[in-house]
Amino acid sequence: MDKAYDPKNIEQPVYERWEKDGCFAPSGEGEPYCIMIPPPNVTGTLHMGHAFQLTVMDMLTRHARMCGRDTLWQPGMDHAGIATQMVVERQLNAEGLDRRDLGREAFVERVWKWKETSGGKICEQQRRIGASVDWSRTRFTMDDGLSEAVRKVFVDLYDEGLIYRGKRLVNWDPVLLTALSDLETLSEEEDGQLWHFRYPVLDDDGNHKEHLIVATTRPETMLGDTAVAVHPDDDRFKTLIGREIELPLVGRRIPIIADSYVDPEFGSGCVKITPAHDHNDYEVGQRHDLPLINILNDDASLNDSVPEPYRGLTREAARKQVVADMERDGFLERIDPHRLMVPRGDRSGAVVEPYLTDQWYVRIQPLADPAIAAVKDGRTRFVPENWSKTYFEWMNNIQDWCISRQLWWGHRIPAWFDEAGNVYVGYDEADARRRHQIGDDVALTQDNDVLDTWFSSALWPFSTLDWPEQTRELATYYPTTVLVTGFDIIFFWVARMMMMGLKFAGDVPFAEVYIHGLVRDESGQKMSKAKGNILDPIDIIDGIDLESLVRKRTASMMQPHLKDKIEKATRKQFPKGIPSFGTDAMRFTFASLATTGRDIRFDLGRVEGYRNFCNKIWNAARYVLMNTDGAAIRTDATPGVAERWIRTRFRATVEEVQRAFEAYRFDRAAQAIYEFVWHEYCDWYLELTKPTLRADDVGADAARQTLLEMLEATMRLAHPVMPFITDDLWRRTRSRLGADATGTVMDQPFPKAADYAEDVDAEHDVAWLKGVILGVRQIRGEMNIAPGKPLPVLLVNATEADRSRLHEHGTLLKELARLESVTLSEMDSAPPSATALHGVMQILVPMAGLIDPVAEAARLTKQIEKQRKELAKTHGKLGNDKFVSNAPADILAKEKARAADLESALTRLDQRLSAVNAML
RNA sequence: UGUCCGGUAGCUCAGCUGGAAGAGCGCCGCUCUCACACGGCGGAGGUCGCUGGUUCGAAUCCAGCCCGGACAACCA
Repeated sequence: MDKAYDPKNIEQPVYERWEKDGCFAPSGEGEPYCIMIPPPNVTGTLHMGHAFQLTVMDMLTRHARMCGRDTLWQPGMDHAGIATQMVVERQLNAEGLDRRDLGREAFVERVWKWKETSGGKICEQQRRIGASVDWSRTRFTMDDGLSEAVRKVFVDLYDEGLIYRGKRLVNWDPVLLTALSDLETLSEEEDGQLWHFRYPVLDDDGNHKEHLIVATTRPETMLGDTAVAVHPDDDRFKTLIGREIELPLVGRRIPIIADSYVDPEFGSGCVKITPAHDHNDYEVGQRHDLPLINILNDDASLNDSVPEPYRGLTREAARKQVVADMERDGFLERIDPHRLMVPRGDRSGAVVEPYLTDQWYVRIQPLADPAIAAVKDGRTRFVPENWSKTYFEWMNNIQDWCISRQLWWGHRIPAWFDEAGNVYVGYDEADARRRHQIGDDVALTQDNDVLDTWFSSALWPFSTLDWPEQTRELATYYPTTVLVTGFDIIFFWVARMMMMGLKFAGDVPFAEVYIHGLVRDESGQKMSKAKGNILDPIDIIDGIDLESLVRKRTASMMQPHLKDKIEKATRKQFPKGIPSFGTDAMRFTFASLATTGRDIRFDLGRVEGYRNFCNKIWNAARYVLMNTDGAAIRTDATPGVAERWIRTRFRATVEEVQRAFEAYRFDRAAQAIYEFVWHEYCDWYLELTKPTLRADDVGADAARQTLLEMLEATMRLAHPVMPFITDDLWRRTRSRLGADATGTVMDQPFPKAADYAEDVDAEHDVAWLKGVILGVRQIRGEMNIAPGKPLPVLLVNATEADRSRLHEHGTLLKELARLESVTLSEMDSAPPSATALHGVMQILVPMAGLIDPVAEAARLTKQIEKQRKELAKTHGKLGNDKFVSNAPADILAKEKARAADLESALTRLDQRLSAVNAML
């Protein structure tokens, strides 16, 4: 065995063996347990968020599997319509091509090719992270089966009237030339201006002496104004209601209307109404039956419904021109600086236009109601629970879902048009003809649009289980056990799976939803390519040199000017690159960071700490294996106090870890494992076995047996978190126990607390040992006595229990505390000494040239101070009549005992101090 | 503006069904001792955001406020 832990040597071979041996497939026995992977986009490679999420799912999956559940972790990927199309389009652009050059069919073929490479990379990454998914069931949202499910859902919803086609204002991305759903636009506050225009009011005789002031953030839209609105109760404008305005630059006559949407307090109290280019104005337009004048082309340039001089201008150019012309004609009142929310497409970053087009919609309310009810009555439970509020908040205000996208990559909408523009929906063209009795003589063309990616994602929990086919898998694993996902897609995905699952699979898609936070960098920044702070999980596992890291972070930047800054920051933060930490260390870090908070800051320092933890385990195993080499293991040897102690500690640890898993508290599970392995098994138990093994008597057999047993069980306990190192060490240990070691720890049973006896006596005995040893160490440490120097120790004022424990465990005590001798003594006969207290017993280390009395006096004084403060607090409580009369008896007794302990300790410390002082 | 989350040691975070302030990392000493220097031993470091209230007792419960964040919505 290597002296140091090196993950490179163990991780990949272990995974290959698992996969080859088919360890990831469901056992087919036991209570079903199923997790659907949130299918990653095939756009590129996995980031830290994916790695975190995969770790969480894998921990749950491995734990469930070891607990005997029939466990399926369903893998797959998402075609990610817009995102993937953009990636491939960018590749084409780099070759000087445009997707239109290729044509739809060739382009889609090219995307499929990209999907193969990208998808392959993603699977490879998932393997490196240790994901125990059932690869044989891998699905892709555009597989034949899943596409069939999509068509069936579309047709069924259409037949029920829950899908309709409508002309409405949509969020239009003028760069990608497609409609977006509300969720796909992100609004951010930006600096802009508020232009105040004078609109002339027409007299009865057609003149205009009066005018109104309207304010707008989008001057160019005035070319599409069809009214000006005021508040009905606004006395300033009451007389103007019903009169007309002559729209400058256009000459159109538009009415002044009254609508309570107008806020009289804001701006001038008059609002220009452009129903075709603003969502609020659209509503006003509907109420007042105003005409809709669309003034834009697809790419947001101005179309022919505006006066000639503006035609063909981009919206930005048109804005400048309109403002200039208004000023020229004396219609510009003033321009104020103004901060406003600007909606941008989440993929393109382009300012989104409210744009009047024909799109397909899902009527959502009838689907939302059951989905709300399911969470309300607990059929689906959010963890942490408060996320259900976020869910309700959105579901209660949900709008119809625009599902058509003007893209080439995705599920083409199963609808056909005849030449008159009538629409026919069906599974395919033949089906559409059959359903609507359309003869072959009528030409039909399929709708060019594809469906929103999230339409197919919404079916994922049952479409991957072969729905609409009623398979055994569907019956067994649906509803799934838990969904693990980020809060950022509760609306995009969770809510829609709920709606579709209830509608089509007849039940909720999952019993629980575990919502985790976002992985941020060490300073709390969101990780993004533009910020240059992304970390590739593989680089944490394998390590990466500085130059490669810089190259990786600055390659194919969308904004090249950030390159220098990113390079500098990277060189500063990782002067030596990133060392190899291994998967287990990374996973342990994720586990320990998985608290209930909203986002998690990823700190490489912690990965290093947990890599060290792996090394600790490795070396503990080395110790165990070295000491059990060739030894016959006797299972009947009588265990010593240390053996009984470590088993009872293990029992408590198993309880804690099990509880933590059940509550999705991976941080607690990780902490319990860390604490047990390092601070109990290694720090104390291993040390306690050393004298026993040296003595090589009967006790040594029990020690060897227990060392192995505990190591073996600990590997099972830690396996869900650290699958690789535990598998490797488990097999080495298992063979020592004389059992079959050809298997893997992953199909072994998870430890059960009940298998390990609770042993209060052992706990007390070892607590005594630790207490005395710690006392000696403290004197050693603070008096700067070499750790290896054997010390004589006197025990004064020992109780019966102290004496019997000394008799029983004196050898262990001497060895671990490195004592030359331990002697019971009376205070009177004790030489000048340094002192530590353990209960009422005093531990004395004679000074005799070793210890400086001045230093010891200072040390004692400090301790006395500390204890005095504590005692004052306790006396305060006990002196309070209300406390004494109201506090429960056990608390009161505890407080009294505490006061007594402190008092006696102080007395002793004072005695020692005066003894030391007498020497000065 | 609303909803939600957070404010505990230098940093990252546990603890929050109320009864003596915790971990990891970092820091300061000592130490390469026969599993491990990716180690061992010892130590320093906190008016638990602020103000009130409930209580014998509050980091923990309640109210208000301040600060930070996320998400919704929005006034042209």
